[in-house]
Amino acid sequence: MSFILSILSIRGLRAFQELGHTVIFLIGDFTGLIGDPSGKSATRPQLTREEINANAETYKKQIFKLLDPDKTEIRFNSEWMNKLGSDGFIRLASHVTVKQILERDDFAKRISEERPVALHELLYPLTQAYDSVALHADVELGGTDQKFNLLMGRNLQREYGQEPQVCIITPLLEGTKGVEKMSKSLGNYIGIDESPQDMFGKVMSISDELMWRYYELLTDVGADDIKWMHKQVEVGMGNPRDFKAVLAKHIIRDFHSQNAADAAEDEFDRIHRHKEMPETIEERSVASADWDLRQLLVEVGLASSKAEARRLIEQGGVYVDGLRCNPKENMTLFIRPDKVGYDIRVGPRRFLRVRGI
RNA sequence: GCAGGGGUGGUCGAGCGGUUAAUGGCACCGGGCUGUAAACCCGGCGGGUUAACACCCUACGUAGGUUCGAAUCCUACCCCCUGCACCA
Repeated sequence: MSFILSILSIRGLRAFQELGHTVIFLIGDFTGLIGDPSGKSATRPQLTREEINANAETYKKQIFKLLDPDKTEIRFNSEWMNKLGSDGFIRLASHVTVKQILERDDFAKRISEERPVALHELLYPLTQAYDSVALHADVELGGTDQKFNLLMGRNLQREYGQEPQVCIITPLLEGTKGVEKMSKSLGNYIGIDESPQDMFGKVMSISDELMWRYYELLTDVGADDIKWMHKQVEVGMGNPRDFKAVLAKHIIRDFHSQNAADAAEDEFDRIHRHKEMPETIEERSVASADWDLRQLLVEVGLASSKAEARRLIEQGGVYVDGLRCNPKENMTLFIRPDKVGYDIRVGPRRFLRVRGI
């Protein structure tokens, strides 16, 4: 997980670190083990210890692009949840009333709509709240979708005689499509571990309107500067495209480097402004033979079936060595080991160089 | 266990004996216009054979059945949802 969605919180954590604080990055392995109740599709598979550890490694790799490892502590909530035991858990549950839990809007809503709410879903906020107790948290950061859980943490801390934590609630970042919140399952996210090229492309494809929000939430650009740029675009003095490119570079610089950001922009311009092939192109070896183009597209994974390959070609979305393939012509590519390779492009942004072996 | 409702393509959701590979929305893909924006326009969106007209398979929870013909009717089974009961 750990998509750009959570980078708002991570950026928040970083701000604390810059002020000299140590932060705890909590991995909800226990809660993950039970399965996230929201969006009740199939029951989530139970993760093994190894899988959890592997995930943790991924998390680390990602968050440390922004956070200072020396000022970060990584904890797992199974650490205290497992110790609790069922009696402890029930005792924990006694600190909260049903009414309090039903305060949560989505529960209330589902009940009033007579849709099912499983018992464990009601317990979920409780387990999360207990994390705050176990950690004696001073401050907790989370998105607005976590608001209820964060506040529950305060209640529970009070019950346990602790000073209630401060909750810093970050807005949800809209996904690249603009409407839904960003999440992997909705397929509209930008991954922290993505390549500079992909990041650049994805940022460039967000809507103009959304760009200001990204500026606000994902960069250190000041509010006044953002307002100024906004104004420029409004009065027609600036091309929104250019501001968006700057935005993309800001973001890439954070996760990669200035050089990577510049390179990503060059690459982008090459492909989309000048319609050239990318600097580096993925290669794929296939048997030397006289290939039917459709068959080849399937073979190298550019199309999932010959029928789809045929459609792509018919619609003019396939280019070989820069030339659009005409469906009426012979579709044979002569793949030979000695040739440099065919550069195949499908749609605006999928490239592949095919070589014979 | 009882009663009611339901299982259709990536998804939502029509169809309820024949012109249905299955209306429509969404998502997605390709093209056009651009700034890989928005909006808009065009096309596509199960698989295979074919240069192509065309043809052939496989699909509406599963298995059978009735029909010249079934996603549509019948039977059994499985699964999901809601309520009730049982259990505490």
